[in-house]
Amino acid sequence: MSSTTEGRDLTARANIRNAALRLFAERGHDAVTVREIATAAGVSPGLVVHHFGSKEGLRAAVDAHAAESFDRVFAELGSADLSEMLSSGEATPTIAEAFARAFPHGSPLPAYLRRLLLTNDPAGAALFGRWYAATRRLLDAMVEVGAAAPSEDPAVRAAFLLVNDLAVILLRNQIASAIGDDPLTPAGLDRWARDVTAVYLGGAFAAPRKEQGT
Amino acid sequence: MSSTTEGRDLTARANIRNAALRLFAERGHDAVTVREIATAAGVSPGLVVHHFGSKEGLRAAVDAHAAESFDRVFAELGSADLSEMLSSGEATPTIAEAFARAFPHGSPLPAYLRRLLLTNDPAGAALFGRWYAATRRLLDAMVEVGAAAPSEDPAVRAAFLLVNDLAVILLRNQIASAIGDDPLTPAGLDRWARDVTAVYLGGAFAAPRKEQGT
DNA sequence: CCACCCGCAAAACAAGCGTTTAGTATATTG
DNA sequence: CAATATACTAAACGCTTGTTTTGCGGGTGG
Repeated sequence: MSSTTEGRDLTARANIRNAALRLFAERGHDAVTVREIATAAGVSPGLVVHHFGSKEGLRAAVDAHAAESFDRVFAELGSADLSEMLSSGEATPTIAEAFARAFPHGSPLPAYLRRLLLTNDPAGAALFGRWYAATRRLLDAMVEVGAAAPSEDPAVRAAFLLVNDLAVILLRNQIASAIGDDPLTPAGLDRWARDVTAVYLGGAFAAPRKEQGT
Repeated sequence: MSSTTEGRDLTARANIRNAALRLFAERGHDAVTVREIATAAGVSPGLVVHHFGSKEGLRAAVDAHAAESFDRVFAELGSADLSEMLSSGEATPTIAEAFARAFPHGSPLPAYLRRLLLTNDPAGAALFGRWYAATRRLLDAMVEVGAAAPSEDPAVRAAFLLVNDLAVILLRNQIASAIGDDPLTPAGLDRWARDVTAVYLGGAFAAPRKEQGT
């Protein structure tokens, strides 16, 4: 039933894609062999090629699948969170927050996002571009309702807030061993968000009031 | 007494290491072949192994060389910049700023740092650990002299400021195409620092004072 | 019932990889 | 000056890689 030339995600195909996603995220595209993916998925190496044409085709399929998941998470932020945030007093609608909620624990997707953004391939650039546009829209809306202070350089302001958030995902492991909490777990996220909110509300440094020097 | 069993950086060895640094930074360790490195350095593939033992040995040498350069840059921040910063009114001693100055234009080192931090190998983790410790010390000192506001969670505060800075290096390309300026060039850096300073001094979001309809 | 296609495995393939070997100049040392 | 070590190349080796080929079982359509 429902088997045509372009097959849907039945079973084996999805298994291969998921195994590839996990391995790619853990060790990078180049370090993973087709044989490893096949073994992890419980199939033969030939079947990988049969379903995806080539290793590069598999990579593209994984990219598309991951980007879809990411955009779904990000779409929540742009749509519902603004009004909800304004009424609930939450001041920082962070991507990391949405990530931690959407990909609860052992998900390979945060690590895969890291690969996507740091290898400068088109997929990562496109993802960032969409997120940046959404961040600017969100920020403009917040300024309009008085939830955010207007900036002289809105482009930089939006980029700054976006990359700060992405940094939590990109440097998750290093942050975890530095502060002793994984910032993508609920507990670590809470701790992280508390301090970040304080900075975004009131700053972190003191303005040099006057010359006061030796 | 220049040539002993452990040779100094004469010519060919350094050439190979520099070529490897550039290629590794551009395309990743696994995607670069020994033959490519040898060709880029103008030597034979065998000489690479002769000087570094193996490709992994070359990688370790490049890592050490890069880490040394990075630490040299970072050491400037921890030592001289605090007093200078306090008297000059510069409020954000950013790593990105120091990077842009130390690695002027076409240097592969920013991109190599990206690879180091992305792949969770020990070299990147050690680098981050040292930088985090330095950031905490610097922040503590700033709080003591009143240049920074004390935080309830100094560990998170330091990590937040550090990763925000690293994000500029990690996501340099994406930022550049988003705001139209490479944040690691003097012009782009200036533009970036201006807005970041504003946030660090006064925040970016408004506290939800009260319900304030329409 | 037969032909066919699809999902799939086993085996083989050519290419490219890191590395080894063998050998040649060029210095350095006793 | 012989002896030795060093910087280096050219060629080859073995292994792993992504991919192709071949073939088999089981549904499905005519």
